[in-house]
Amino acid sequence: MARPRFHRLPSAQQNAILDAASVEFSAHGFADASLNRIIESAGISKGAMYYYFDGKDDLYADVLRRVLERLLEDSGGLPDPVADTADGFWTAVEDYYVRLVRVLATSPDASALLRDWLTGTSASALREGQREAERAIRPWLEQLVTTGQELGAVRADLPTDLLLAVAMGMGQAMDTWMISRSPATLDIDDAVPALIGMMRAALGPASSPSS
Amino acid sequence: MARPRFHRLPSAQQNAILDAASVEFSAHGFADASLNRIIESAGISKGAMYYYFDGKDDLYADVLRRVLERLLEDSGGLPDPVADTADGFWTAVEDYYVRLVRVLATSPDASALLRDWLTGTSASALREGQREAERAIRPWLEQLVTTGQELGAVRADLPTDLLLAVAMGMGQAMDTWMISRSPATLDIDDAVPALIGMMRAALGPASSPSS
Amino acid sequence: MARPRFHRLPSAQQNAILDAASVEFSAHGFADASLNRIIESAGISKGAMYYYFDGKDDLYADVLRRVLERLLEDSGGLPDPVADTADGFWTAVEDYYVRLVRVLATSPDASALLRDWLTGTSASALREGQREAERAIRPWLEQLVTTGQELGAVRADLPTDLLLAVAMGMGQAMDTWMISRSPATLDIDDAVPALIGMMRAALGPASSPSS
Amino acid sequence: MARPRFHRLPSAQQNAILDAASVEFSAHGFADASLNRIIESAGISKGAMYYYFDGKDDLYADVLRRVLERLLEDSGGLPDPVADTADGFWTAVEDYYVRLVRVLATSPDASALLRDWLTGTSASALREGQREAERAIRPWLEQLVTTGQELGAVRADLPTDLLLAVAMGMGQAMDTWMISRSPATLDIDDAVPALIGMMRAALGPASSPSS
DNA sequence: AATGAATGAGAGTTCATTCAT
DNA sequence: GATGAATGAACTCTCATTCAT
Repeated sequence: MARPRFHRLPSAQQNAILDAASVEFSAHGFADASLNRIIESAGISKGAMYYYFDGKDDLYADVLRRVLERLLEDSGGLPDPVADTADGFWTAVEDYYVRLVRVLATSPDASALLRDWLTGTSASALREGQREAERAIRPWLEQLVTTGQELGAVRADLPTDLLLAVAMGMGQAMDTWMISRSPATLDIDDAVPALIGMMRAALGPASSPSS
Repeated sequence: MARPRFHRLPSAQQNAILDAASVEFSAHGFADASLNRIIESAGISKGAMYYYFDGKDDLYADVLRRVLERLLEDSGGLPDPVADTADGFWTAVEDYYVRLVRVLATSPDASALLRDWLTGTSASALREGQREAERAIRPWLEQLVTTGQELGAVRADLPTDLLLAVAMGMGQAMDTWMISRSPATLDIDDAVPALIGMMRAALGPASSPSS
Repeated sequence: MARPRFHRLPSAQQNAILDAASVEFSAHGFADASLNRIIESAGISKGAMYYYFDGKDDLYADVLRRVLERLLEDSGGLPDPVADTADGFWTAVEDYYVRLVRVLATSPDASALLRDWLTGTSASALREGQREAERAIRPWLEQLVTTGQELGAVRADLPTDLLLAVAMGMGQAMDTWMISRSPATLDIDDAVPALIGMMRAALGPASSPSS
Repeated sequence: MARPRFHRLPSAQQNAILDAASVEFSAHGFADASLNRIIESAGISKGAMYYYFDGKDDLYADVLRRVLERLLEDSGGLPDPVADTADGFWTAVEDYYVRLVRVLATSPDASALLRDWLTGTSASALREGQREAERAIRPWLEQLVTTGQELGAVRADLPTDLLLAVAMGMGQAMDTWMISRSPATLDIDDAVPALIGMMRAALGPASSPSS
């Protein structure tokens, strides 16, 4: 993580650096991002970068952390308690998801960064930063699934992490799909309920198969 | 795509080259793969590589194409016609998917390559190769979805490519999940039906929501 | 040499700095030692280091000086007068040497530092610090040789500094040899007399050649 | 060791590269030598250097090997058999040594390189190159000592490698001493017999101590 | 008296690509 | 048709030193 000195910088400069890094990482992914380009566009010296951060990994971890924090903050979070019925649960999730997607829609960089992180090219070096960020968001998601199971809104006959993986896969697929349609053929307000509907059908307790 | 001269090589040598490339790309991903290592382990000269292929991208595209072709071939394909009822459709898909997963399970390289392709680190250079490969498999998948829709097995109220994306997202999530459980807590024969069940619930025609 | 301000520091802090430097220099040699690591482990600021010392060379010189001083002190020095016969001279030298080796054996840092100094990688910058330290110990050694010559214990037909160089070369060779034998095949009490015997044979007045 | 391609270069260019490296390594020692300076003064590209050698270590090893080879060659070697009496042994050694010193005297670079090697700053990376070179010369030396012992010219009551170390220490001390006297106060023809005399006294079978 | 932020040159190394042969 | 020598820009990272405060 960024050295303490970094956080003592005027926040304008902190942002200049993290923004530059964010643009670079989201445009090229971790492996192909160039520190040289980052320092150039941030307007700092090479030495300064290493004075503030421990290296490329460290910078990446910080950029990622900021994106996740902003995302959780901007999307406003889920009500607490989430809901007290299965229907309420899915409504709350839909509500939240629509907000999240809206936020992501306004920030292509964040979307790209997030995708890079979620899919993880897994260059060994990268992992540390990933773990760091993963630690922040994983528990939140698991808690959500567990709550859903307790309310009978989520099937309990499959491992939690499989359900999570599937949900994230679906979410990511949809994110990608939405982002790639620049002229949206389906706008957020229609698409999100459709996706959440699919998630609910997939993750909800197995009903009698629709024949 | 590989220059015509390449295909005039004895196929043993073609394979030597593509195998070496396959190992390298699957081990390091596109961006971090090293052409130097590839030519070294393929036992060909630097010049030869550029004589046969247009560059890294081009080689990658060919490797990918071969993997996909083999995959489709080894997994035996779907019956034609796929089915004549909605239930039959899903049964056929499940059947096929189980075969596909089995094939992938025996070929970690192909799995890694496929994942690298599906998730696409999106280094600009890469895209071309991707499109190339995508052109090969996309129509096949679209045809499948369309057939499903005609049989009433797949919902028709959402764009085909969104359904496709979601299905692939789910599939990939599950693949990843299965691969990462080294001592499988759920074996293929149990997991695949569960996943297909979820897919069917998600992609099938919207029933009345299970309340 | 350290600026006067340095010596006005509480000696605990002086030692903290010199100890840290000592560890670093002995572990990596002059050239590869890192000032950054030194100030970090000494717990002082970058500025402070340059406030107290003129630079890396200057610090090295001081570290070296302290090591030499301690060494001379801890080993107790030679009797004064050293001896009044040739035999007595060599006995005194042997005595002293045995004590010196013992001290060095308990301080690997000092040994390493000393070796680095004696062998001198000779990076131009280093030389100054070396000269500095050399000035401290050289006269002492020269005096010893001269005394030996006066007593007829040391041959007088060769330049003093050649004799000195040879003696130091022999001594260093033996030090190195002893250090590198972790399970000593020859312990100090046996080895030192053997070495001093060789020195005496080499440096003593040329007898009729042993045939 | 240098890649085979290197040896396929015109030997003028091989020499240009090794000479440049030799100058740099002898002037700065291994650790402080700069590859950049070497390629600049050799007039080759950075890529070429890495095309011919595996890295800094590899280049160093080759430079060292060449120096040692030349040294052994130029100094003409020892007669075989060395001698058949103790006196003959020392005469042969003296003879050889005088030749060796003469060669070294005309090549300050080789001397510096040799000293750097013999004293070994021991940067872990360096070791490989060192071992390589050491393997070449060590056996030769050991053989010499053993022969000396068999002839009764060298004492047999101390470990071979200690005797070797001491002899090398003495030799190095003298080399250094001779090199540092630019206007020689003692010329080679006088100095070498004196040194060999000292070596003989030190390493020869312990006579009754000259009292 | 003392700080620590900031520098920028330089380090060794890898790379995909070109081109004369 | 095929080679492999050669390139040089780009990479991440470390360093001793300076200087405004």
